[in-house]
This record gives sequence, structure tokens and C-alpha cells, in this order.
Amino acid sequence: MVRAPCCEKMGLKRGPWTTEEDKILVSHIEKNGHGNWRALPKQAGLLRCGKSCRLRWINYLRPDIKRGNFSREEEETIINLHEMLGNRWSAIAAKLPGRTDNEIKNVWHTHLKKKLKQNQAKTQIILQSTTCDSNSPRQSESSDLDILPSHQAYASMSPQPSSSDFSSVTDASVTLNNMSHIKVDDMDFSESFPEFDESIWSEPPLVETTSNMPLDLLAVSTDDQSQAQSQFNPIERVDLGDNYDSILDDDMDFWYNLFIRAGGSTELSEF
DNA sequence: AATTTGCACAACCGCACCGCC
DNA sequence: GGGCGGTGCGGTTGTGCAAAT
Repeated sequence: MVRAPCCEKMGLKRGPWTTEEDKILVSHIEKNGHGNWRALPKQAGLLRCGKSCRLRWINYLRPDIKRGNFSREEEETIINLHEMLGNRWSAIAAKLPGRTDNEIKNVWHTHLKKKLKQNQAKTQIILQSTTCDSNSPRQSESSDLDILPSHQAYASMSPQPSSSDFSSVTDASVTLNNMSHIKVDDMDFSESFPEFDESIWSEPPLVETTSNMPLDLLAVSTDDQSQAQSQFNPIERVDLGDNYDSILDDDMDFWYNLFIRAGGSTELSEF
């Protein structure tokens, strides 16, 4: 049995707010504040429940609400905070002045989660393509590195990494010299990526490889891009050529630049 | 041009928590 | 300590609009 919504039960209005209702609510709160949300609609002459009034005020009418699209900085902050706090939207919102938990939640579900998944998939394709041996069947469908989200690497790094900060990625760990040692087994991505569609791995890889080599991975935020690039010896950057375009699109540029330095003598031709 | 599909976002619902009596 | 009301929070749904067919 489904409980009838309180507003409906009370004969109160539901659905989108009209500008007239907004004016009444704002005017009332400016004059009297909002000490008691339940009593407020009656006092203000609104046919809404207190909960609805509170939500409208908190998420839309409050004077300090920031309007417009989220900046990249804000989006990166959300991603980083979500990684630390999980779905605690109000806690995340507290770190972003003018943004509401509802807004952040919406942005996460409609933009950021999708982008992270895409980037995770692309990073995985690159990693698998460079680590699997073409002479043998494709390796395990779900190696530990499969679940390494690129932003994990970013979040664990210093702001201005240099190439010497990285050693090889082998097995299931990423070692960042003088920094943290990430062991993928110890990570719990279930919260950050609770419903990742594993079927993506059944798709054929975008690129083929003939080597089975370790590789260094560096993911940096857009803000750090120019500095990081300037610190990299060009020869250390793998130019993926046409394949690069097929693997990395604007989203990748937007969130991360992925530099892969193949170990040993790996050249472009490996791709 | 009409219809369908997908996206973005506002709004709602139910539960948990907290303070008061 | 338990009941109750108010509030906050996170998940979900509804709606409008634009793009695709």
C-alpha cells in the first residue's frame, strides 16, 4: 500500500511553482523569516505544504543561490569530494557556496558520473591494449587494473608531477615515487562506481598491441595540464596518432590528459 | 511536420535524526 | 525513556525541452 502524499491528502497544490507563488513565499520569508516551515504556508497564504515551501526556498529562491553552469573547478571539487564523502550531497554542497545539494546531486547523475565512467572505460582500454600480449588470448576480463579509475591516480598525485614521480605500473598496483602507493585490491570503488556496466568489456578493444610491457601512467587535471606537459620530455609521451583520436575525445581532454609512457622500447608502432 | 527519444533539472517521497515535552 | 513534531537528507519521479528519426 502506498501512502498518499501529504499535499494531496490535505488538498494542497503540488507540482511546479508559479512566479506568483514564488513572490508570495519570498515576500513572506523576507518579512518574517522561516522559523516554522509547517506553519509558514498557512501564514503566507500558500496552498503548499511546508516541506514544499522549504524545498523551493532552499533550492531555488534563496538569495545566495548561485545560478548558471558549474565551472570546471566546481565539477572537479564535486568529483574529489564525492570520492571522499560518497553520496553525502549536503556535505559536498557545504563546500560549494551557492550550490545546493539537490543541484549537485543532479549534476552528478546527469554529467559527472557519466563522464567518469567514459574516462574509466577509455583508460581501461588503453591499459589493456598496452599490457595484453597479442600472441596469447586476451587476458582476464577483469584484472585488478580494470577498475582503476583515472581520477584515482589524479587524486593521489601532487599538483605538479614530474615524470620522475612515476615508476612502472605492474600487476595490480600503481607506485608513485615519494608519494602514495596505491594498491588496487585495497580500494573500494563500489560507491563511486556502483553500477558500472561491465558489458563494455565484451566489446572488441579499440586498439591492438603486440607487447606485454609495463607502463607508466600519469593522469593530470586540466589545470595542471600545461605545467605537466612542459615538464615532460616529448619522447616520454606516447603519440597515439590516429588512434589517439579514436580513444580520447573532448571528455578526456576535459577531465584528464592521459600520458602513457611505455616501458623499454615501446614505440608508436605498438599501437 | 510529426513523433519519438534522451537529457536536464525541479520537485516529491520516505526515512532518519534531533530536540522538546 | 518514549512519543511526537519539525527538519534534513538522499533517492526517485515528473516534466519540459531539444535533438534525432
